[in-house]
Amino acid sequence: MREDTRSRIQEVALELFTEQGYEATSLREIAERLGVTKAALYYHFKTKDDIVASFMADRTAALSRLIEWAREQPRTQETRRELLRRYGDVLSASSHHKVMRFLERNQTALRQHPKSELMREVMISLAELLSERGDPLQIRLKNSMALFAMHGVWFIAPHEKYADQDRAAAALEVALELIESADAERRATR
Amino acid sequence: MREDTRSRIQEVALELFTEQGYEATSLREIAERLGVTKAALYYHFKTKDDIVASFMADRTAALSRLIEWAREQPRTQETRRELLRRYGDVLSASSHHKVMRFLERNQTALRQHPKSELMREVMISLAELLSERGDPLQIRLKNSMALFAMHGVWFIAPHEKYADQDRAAAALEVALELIESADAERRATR
DNA sequence: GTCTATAGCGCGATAGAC
DNA sequence: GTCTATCGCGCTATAGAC
Repeated sequence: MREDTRSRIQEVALELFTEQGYEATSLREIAERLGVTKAALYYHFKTKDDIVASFMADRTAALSRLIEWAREQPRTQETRRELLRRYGDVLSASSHHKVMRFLERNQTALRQHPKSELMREVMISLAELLSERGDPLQIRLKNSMALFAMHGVWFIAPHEKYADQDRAAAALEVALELIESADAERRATR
Repeated sequence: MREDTRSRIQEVALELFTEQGYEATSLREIAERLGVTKAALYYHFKTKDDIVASFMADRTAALSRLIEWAREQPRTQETRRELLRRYGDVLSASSHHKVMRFLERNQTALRQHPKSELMREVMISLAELLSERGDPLQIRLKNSMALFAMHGVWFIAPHEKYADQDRAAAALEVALELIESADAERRATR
């Protein structure tokens, strides 16, 4: 009745990669934790990078869909609010925030990784969708902090202390307040 | 008239560690970039970790002094404002923000590193000094985002686009606004 | 689908000459 | 203070038996 080996490899790998680092975690460690040998992992995944790619694929797909949606909307403040709400939904579903944490803590190690580069581009696109062309640094910073707060809320405080639902709610409120403040500043200096 | 080798090693190492990652950067690469051999590095630094420790030492010292100062002050909103201003001064001096960027991008690789652990503790102390005991998650998140914005402003947008001075100023304004909003929320729900 | 065994490599680090 | 040469290790990845 237990999960198949492939899912268990992904699960253990994501946890160890996040806690110890991607490069610092060897396939031997993952295999030992699962009670199998390294060679068994190679039956399920072609390379170490391939394990990473496997749990990044649907996350980048979900975000690409979100960006596509946003690009079809008018560039209004209400669209930006809705973008944050929808990003929050993506984060809560599928433990996306765990993948974000893994990425956040392994930025340089995954620098060359295609799926990781894609995720980076996608996050930059999201940040750009929150800002308008002429926005000065201060407004851009507020918008970037709004986006970061959405997953950053999972990086603060011990993991047991707050429920995922409470984190998501708090982050959304803080993020919405930040883009509201950014918009007020934008309208004041126009 | 050029700098001594030791400083040049630190400079190149910090740059490569930040751009490519700590584990992904070999001593051979650093040596090649400087036009020397690996063995020459070992004359100046005992180990690879030792290079990291060398450019972290005075940064943690500066922050420890800042924390010491804050602990002697009354826990008022004005103290929190001044704490952010002084943190901004630390960041601008000595290119501290470059070290923060290096740390931010190599969190897991340096997980076991004593100096890196110290820095982590110090940042947690700073975050705690911005909050009060009973503060709920949402207020804590605002305060954490305020602290993060202070160095996070160097992580957004291309490196040439904004002057260090402009970044520091924008970050301080955003950070102060965040802790003000946090304090207002605190007073409203008390 | 998992095993044993091992190839092949680049790494951090050291010894000792100059 | 920098060099050449090398050691020993653990890693990713593969070959081939079961």
